[in-house]
Amino acid sequence: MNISEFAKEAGVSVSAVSRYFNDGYLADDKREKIKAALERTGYVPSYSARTVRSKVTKLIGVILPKLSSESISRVTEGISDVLGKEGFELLLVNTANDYNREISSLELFRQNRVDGVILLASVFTDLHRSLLAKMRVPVVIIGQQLKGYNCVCHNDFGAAYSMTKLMLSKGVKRPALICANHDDKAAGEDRRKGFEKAVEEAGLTVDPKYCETAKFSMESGYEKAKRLFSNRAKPDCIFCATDNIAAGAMLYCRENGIKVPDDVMIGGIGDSRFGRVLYVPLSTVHLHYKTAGIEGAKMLLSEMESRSQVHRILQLEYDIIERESTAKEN
Amino acid sequence: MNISEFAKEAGVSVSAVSRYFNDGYLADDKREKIKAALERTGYVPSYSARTVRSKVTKLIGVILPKLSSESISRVTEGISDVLGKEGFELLLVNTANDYNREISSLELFRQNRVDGVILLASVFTDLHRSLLAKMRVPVVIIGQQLKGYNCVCHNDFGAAYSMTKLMLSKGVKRPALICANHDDKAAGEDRRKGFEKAVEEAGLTVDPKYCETAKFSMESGYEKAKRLFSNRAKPDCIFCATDNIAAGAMLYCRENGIKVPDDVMIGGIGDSRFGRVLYVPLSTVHLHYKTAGIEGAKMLLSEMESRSQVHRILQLEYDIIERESTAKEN
DNA sequence: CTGAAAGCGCTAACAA
DNA sequence: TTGTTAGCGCTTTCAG
Repeated sequence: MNISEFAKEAGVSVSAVSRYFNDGYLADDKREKIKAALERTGYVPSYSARTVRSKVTKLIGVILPKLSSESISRVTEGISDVLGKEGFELLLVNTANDYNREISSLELFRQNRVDGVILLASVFTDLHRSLLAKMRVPVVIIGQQLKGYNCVCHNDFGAAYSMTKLMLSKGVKRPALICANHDDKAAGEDRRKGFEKAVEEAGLTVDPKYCETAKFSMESGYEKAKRLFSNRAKPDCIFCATDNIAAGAMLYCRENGIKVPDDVMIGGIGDSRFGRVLYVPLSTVHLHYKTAGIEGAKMLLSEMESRSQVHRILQLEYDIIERESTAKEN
Repeated sequence: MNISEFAKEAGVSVSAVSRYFNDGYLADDKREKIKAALERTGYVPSYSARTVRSKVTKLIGVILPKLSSESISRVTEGISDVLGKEGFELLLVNTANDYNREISSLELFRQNRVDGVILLASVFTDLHRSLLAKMRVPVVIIGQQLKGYNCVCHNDFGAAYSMTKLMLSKGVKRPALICANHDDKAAGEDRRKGFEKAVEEAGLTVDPKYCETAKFSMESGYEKAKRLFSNRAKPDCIFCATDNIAAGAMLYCRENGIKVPDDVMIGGIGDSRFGRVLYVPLSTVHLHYKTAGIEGAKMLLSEMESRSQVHRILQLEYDIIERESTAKEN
């Protein structure tokens, strides 16, 4: 059933029906008639036909590198909360860390399919930049900084610096690092730099043998911890770029009789829900993931309302959460 | 720029352009011309205009009760994998366990906005049923069984039964239960029944004082464990409906000097990633969440291809994963 | 406040 | 294979 059939059925004009669903310059009796006919017929206006004319999709494209990640899903939850309240739906693309899918979804979102885009990317290439430049709708980037775009990000450097410093302040002498791929500016490079700064300030140096690069998984953390402990002089402190990596490292320690924190301290980043109930409760840094989603969504909303040329960067701070894994005092 | 302006620019007819993007009854020289003009102008056809005519949205509506849940995001990942390969995008609605949002999103999906719907519900009411009956596109339900619909579900009863039986086989005498809300047929009722059956078979009975109902969170598990241990006779075995609940219960035990598994065994369901690295590694039951997503998506695809009147129920089996939290032998 | 009618940008049927 | 043209179902002028 289309609008004119329905209008006939309701005994009103087509425009009356259209007005019923939109602004509402409409007499009450017609409104009643339409409401009644709606119940009778179950008519629902076609979304896409509406969009062709009005250019409004009420859809926001969200591009994520992964779905089953605690941090990412918290961000998404924040986005969904804010946008849902404003009547927007999310068109979600899970790129599964596949570069091509990231590119193709940006292409997709150029087809007038969405009113705005939120991008949770890990890596930016020239192709990313050129596609982003071609976007016709507002874009907000969450979790990374990209010059010329609205961004909500975390203080990854500071978080890593503080966590490392916390451990060093307890007198450890051989700090080790399990970082993330440095193509990832935020979780990779910035966190590594934060670690290095703290180590340097403590008057120590880091042998490359004590630096490993892991994937974002427990398994990878486990493997890299194993490599670290294959050095002659064992590390007495490991800073891990994420809690998942830290959990893997801790598992390795447990299985090999290495005591945390007595033999080695372990610190992570992300404040995963499981940190508290780990084998040894994990010291970590809370990053405001959900808030990032909320703020990113708000930023997008305001950008869609009035497209300004001024780009804003919102950096969210962090909270150190100290638990037993770094508490040598006990 | 619209199709006719673009056609002019490219020096071909409108239909040539349309054919370029669709079937492809097209001479090579025109194809070249169009490709060149595409690079020059950056023209992208309008998605909604296409949809008005063709009725194909290439969009699947996915309704979830929550985003930041490990099990749900694994299901979603499976869905996204399969559907992404077939060129479908996901229109995601996070209902945040809000009944009204579940209803309104079903309404939303009636507006010819999607080609199919995947529903991860926890509870079904009459309103659900009546709305589902009105859907004009195929629907697949994941995680629950609903008569008259295509479903992919888990053997929740069996999983709970086996986990409980495993613990009882070690000689415990006072089993306790922390279950989920029984409005949730699968995770609530079925798992509770599985527990009860196993207890009964062991010749034991369960005092209501040893049965608590928790929310799907660690915090709630912690609280309910506290209540269980306020009984005079302490339980020596707790079956928890989910790993999150189990983790909370374990945290309570740790903080109160109750030894797992010596004083009390704890078993969960879900095979969360953190189970292995818990304070005491958690015995759990692996449910094939990702597979459920994959199979559900496939079911939907085949239903969209040829709408059959025969509804299918696919029940996925489970794997017991025994770890220290139930291993009294040591 | 209302209805008729002219599009929105595209696809598909049709005749060539 | 092609180009022309009539819609798809709706919104939005515009003249009442």
